[in-house]
Amino acid sequence: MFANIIIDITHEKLDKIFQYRIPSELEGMLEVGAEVEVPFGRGNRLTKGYIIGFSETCDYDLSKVKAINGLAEKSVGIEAKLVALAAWMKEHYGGTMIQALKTVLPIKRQESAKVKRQVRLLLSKEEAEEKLLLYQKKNQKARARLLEALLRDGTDGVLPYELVVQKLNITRTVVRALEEQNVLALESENVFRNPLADNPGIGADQEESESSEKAFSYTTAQKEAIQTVWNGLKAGQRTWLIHGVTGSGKTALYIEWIKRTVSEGRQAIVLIPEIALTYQTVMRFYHQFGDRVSIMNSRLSAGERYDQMVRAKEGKIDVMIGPRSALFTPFPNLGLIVIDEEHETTYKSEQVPRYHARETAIRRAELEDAGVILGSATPSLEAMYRARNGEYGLITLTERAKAHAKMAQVEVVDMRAELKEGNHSILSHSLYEKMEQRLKDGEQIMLFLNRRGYAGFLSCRECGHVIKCPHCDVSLSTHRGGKLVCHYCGHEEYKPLNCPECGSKHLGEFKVGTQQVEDVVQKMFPQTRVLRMDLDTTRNKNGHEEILSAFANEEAQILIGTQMIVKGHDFPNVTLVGALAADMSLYADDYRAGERTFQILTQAVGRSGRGEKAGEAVIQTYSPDHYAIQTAAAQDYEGFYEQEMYYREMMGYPPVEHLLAVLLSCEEETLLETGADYLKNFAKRAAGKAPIQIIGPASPSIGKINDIYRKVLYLKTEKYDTLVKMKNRLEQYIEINSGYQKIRIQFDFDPMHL
DNA sequence: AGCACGCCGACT
DNA sequence: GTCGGCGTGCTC
Repeated sequence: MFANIIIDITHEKLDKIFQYRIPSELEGMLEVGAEVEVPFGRGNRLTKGYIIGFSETCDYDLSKVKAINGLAEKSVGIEAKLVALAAWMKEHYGGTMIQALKTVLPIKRQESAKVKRQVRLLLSKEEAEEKLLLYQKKNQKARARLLEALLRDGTDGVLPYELVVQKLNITRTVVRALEEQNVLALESENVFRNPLADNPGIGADQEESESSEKAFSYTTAQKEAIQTVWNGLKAGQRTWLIHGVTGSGKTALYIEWIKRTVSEGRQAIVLIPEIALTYQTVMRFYHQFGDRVSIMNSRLSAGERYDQMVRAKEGKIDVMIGPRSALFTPFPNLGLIVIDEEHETTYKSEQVPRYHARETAIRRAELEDAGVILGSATPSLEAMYRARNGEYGLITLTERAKAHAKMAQVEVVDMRAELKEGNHSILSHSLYEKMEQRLKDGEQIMLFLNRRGYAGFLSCRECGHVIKCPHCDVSLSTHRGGKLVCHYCGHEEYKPLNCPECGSKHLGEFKVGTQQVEDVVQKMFPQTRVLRMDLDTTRNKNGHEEILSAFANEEAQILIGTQMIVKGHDFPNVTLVGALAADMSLYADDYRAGERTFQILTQAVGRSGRGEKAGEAVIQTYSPDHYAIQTAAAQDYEGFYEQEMYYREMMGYPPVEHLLAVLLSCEEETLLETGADYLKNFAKRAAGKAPIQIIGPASPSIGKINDIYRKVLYLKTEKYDTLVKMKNRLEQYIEINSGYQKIRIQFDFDPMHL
């Protein structure tokens, strides 16, 4: 038996697996994640490493393989748990152990070292000059060069390490030698910055928010929820889903549970979808936990992020707030993981391992005996399905915490009827009239253009019919050359000239951008100030905040934008929300299209009437009868869930069954095609009598990227475990077969989009 | 990263 | 010849 051991992944050259013999006295005592001591390098110095797996055979020259020295003293550290988590992720999401470890362990990247490390001269000027002369006399060129530079160019005798190594051509050996002579010191600047405390905006609104938090008292429903969940966690119900309408005060509940967790001496992680858009939420945590809370966000440099991880490990913080990657914060005694807006797609990683934060959080919680709380106003089908199966505890909050806030009145406008009446505009009559009225009353309006999942489907402008695949119940995508293609099964057909439903010639791709909407609105209401928020206008770093705060300050009456305007941020004076092209996301070639449409429309509608005044919303659509639109208009999650689950059951899509996408990519098209076919045949054989459906190979939505061709196979079955086993068998097959050396293969469980 | 190895110039 | 500084390359 041999153990695969990782020594240190923080340096590229050690970033690989080393194999060691397991001595007989340790046999049976080792497990994945265990920290061991091994002889390493020419001097066989004892080094610590982690076991990431075992193998019967050794891929390395047997005579050079050494034996493990022994178990490290305290091998119950947080790293061991994270390594075990990485092993689980590799098993369940595919990829290599190294890839899994890199996503899980806090890695000191070169950047962080560069920024922080510096060389400091420890001698006085006179002493240094004396030493310099001595070095010159002894012809110790490197030392002289370094000392001279420190005297001449250093600020107070300090130079960045990076500059010393690169520009002065000094090696570590030299620096170390001078360090031993007490001429200089190599120091890493240990100034940990709290990104929150550095924010200048914080002082201003602290007082106000604090008092509002104090004035806050829980409703009966909230008090009940707090107790039920807390008792449940204690009794061993590890995972809870909190389904609470917008404004039901979920954040206040999270804070309460975290307070209790912290008071028991344990720490908590809060995952949020996008930090920039939930600034208000972050501030509430800051006011509650002060310096003991820290945020991770994508704008922090790698070094700053590493510092946050170190601080967490040393027990200097209790709460970490951040995106998906914050899930791996190395807290010594993790007690609770909160995932806010649990349904968001950003919780699924786009890189290998393609892990989902929800499942991975639950696994981590199992390893550390912690709790998991999932919160959403529109829970994902997966989460609700499991809650109803009794796998998760479920709390439903139906009332808003602030008494005066009421749900908006929603009108669904049939754009086909508008067209028949001769209105070719982007805005319906009804929406136009309502806008006119709201502007007169000095209230604010948001126009939301639904562009999510826009993949170029073909629809009839007259009857709203969308061209779909005859086998898959998803829309066909338009490809260059006039073909319509199904990305699920590979079905192809030519673009019809007339609508197969009503015979109309007005068949077209729906294309509207925020720019066009802005032009139209500005023309209709020339006196009104209009703001637009999309990728173009937010390109500079504070684009988001600038536009949102301008709108909050009522510098403009109308805000036009894509999905980014409907998340987070409360605007009390907004009393009208218009959702344009609401069904745009409905016909994306994706089984989650209905779910996304419902979620985004519910959110959009929820933006209206957040303050004292009652709100309204208008949903413009070519498919007014679709259940996702109907139920979103009625703010009826239950109704949506029932119908969507019916569809998923019919089609055998997740969460009812499980789907594994195997994405193959290769520069040579023919090789890719044969490779995909062979893999499919192997999968068929491997499946044997097991009820596994194998679909494809099909072209994914993007068939070629940078001249690399892509194909995808889907495996579908009810039992998740069988799918994991299949993935392992495919991985083995690929590894053994030399034909797959040029083909890159990725696995994706229950993919977010196809 | 850390360590041994080996090259090279300097000096008893 | 030998000693110490300094760069190079390897680590199961």
